[in-house]
Amino acid sequence: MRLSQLLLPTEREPPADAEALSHKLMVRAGLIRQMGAGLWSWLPAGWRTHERIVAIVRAEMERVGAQEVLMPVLQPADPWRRTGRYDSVGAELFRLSDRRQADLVLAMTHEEAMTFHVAQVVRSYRELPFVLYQFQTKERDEPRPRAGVLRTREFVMKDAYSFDRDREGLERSYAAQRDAYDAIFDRCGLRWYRVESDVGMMGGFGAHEYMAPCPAGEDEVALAPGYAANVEVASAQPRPVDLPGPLPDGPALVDTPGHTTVEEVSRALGVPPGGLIKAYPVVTEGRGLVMVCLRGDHRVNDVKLTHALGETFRPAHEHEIADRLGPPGFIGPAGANVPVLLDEAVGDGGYVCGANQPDRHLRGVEPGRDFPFSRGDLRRVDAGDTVDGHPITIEPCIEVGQIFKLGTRYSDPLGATYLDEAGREQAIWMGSYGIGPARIAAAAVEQHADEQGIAWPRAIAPYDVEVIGLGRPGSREREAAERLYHQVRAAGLTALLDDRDAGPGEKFADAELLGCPLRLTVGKRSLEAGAAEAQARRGLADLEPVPLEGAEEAVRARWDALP
RNA sequence: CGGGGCGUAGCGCAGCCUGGUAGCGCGUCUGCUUUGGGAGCAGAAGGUCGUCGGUUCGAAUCCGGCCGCCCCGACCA
Repeated sequence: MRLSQLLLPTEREPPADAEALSHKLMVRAGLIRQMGAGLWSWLPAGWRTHERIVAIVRAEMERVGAQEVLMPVLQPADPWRRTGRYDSVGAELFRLSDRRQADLVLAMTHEEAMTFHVAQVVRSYRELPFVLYQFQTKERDEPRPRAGVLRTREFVMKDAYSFDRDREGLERSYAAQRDAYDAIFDRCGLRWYRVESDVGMMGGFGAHEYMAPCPAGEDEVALAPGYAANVEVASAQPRPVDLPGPLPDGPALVDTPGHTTVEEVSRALGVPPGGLIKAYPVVTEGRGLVMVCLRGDHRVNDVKLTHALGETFRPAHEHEIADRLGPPGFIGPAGANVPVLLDEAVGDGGYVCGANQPDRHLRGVEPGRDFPFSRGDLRRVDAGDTVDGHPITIEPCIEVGQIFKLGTRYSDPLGATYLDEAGREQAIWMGSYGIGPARIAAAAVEQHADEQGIAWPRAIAPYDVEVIGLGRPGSREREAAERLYHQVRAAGLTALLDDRDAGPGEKFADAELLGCPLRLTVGKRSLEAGAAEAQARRGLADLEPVPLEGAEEAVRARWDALP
């Protein structure tokens, strides 16, 4: 492609409202443009990157035998009603009606559509297993789109669905997809982690997320050697805390006038925050008021607490606390007439907790002796906690893919069944597997950029090589660059020729912004040496020059040696 | 949903407080010069000041409604 012909609107300055690096650079480099909140258009160079990612994903799907299909985004509401998601998903699902007032939805994912068809088509165990996949637009009315294409209301997703006769089959399909996903993210040149994750609204009984670490990430991942988990579900050994023993004669009242926070009580009594038990009263539909208790230096993890309770919860209102327990700020488990759910990190010893009376706490409180409780893993892990003796770190990450073991969550309500050898009707076991190519592109930019611009991984750059001809149009340098451009393509690489009538500074700056992995420059200097200068975009490292005679082999060699 | 901010030329911004000819830089167009790090000179085009209403002799500027966009949090397959 000739740059003079390419619609590549580069900008010297980032959009005023851009915050994330990938947002700034992808707009500046002319890859994407915004049309509305969370609504983005891909311009030619950006779309090339998107489609290169798609090609990698497609190749790995085909390799594991998945079959490509395409299903509508606009769908009847009925299957969504049957799975219960029409009501459970909430405002994130776009709902609309047609001219006959029939209810429709814009699909945010395609479990309903895929299962609907499989339920109609599959009759026998002989037809199983198989995997279907598509690249299709998803529509989600996100409460807060942000950061360019990192979180949008409309985006293309590769979504795959496996259909097996039983749990063992699902495990095999899941493992195959997991291996394919590992290969995809490696091939795309990302740094990534596969982490344990929550199943969220998808239902099912097991899931992993693929996380690409970068500063603009919205998720947090807890990492230790051999361990990686979304902070939502991560568990680790807490940092130990020095505790006095429990008081032998039972808890003792201490005055703590006006001290309602962990920090104030800790300072006033000379006890480390971890020596306190902090109470977090919540209300659930099933069991009413529950007092959730953690070590004073720990925080509640809402996802883990929801799992421990087995139902959703809300924080108790102040008046509920005052009516049932005591003055907010001074409540505690000892003597409280509500069930106590105690975090596992609260070990043996004598703790300080609220006394359920104004301006008083209790010292020397021992769980079990001084209050009954049930246990749960409720806390959010902190950096410095340990897994197998290794301290964890917490890194922000972009979620670039997620795989779920769905089981029969969708096949049951939609009637996706088969007849087994004995003629018995059985539910099909499903898995679902999603990847966002746009997020892969944004994550790659986040991970591989510098002051100058983007430094694409080799596999997903808009073009492999950018050829720059210096000098005036019609000069010998330009003619040599033109010949080199053809040789690069003859070498099997994609190439962009900067044939614009522009100064060298502008050409170099734009090349560095766009970030093609290899740059070849023909100027007066290099022409005299019969060669083109070669530079790797990563680190702007100078490489062996490429001789203009028989350039193909040398270009290929430089390319293969790139990181 | 709570909090904060912003809408003036393609991009980045000033002007608003204190009402009176709509500006700057970059970019764009034409011509000449220049061609190894975002060039120089000369000329030119380009704006319903988000929108609707109010106040006023007069509104980008003051007041009100609405719309849009961004950030933080909540939320989120």
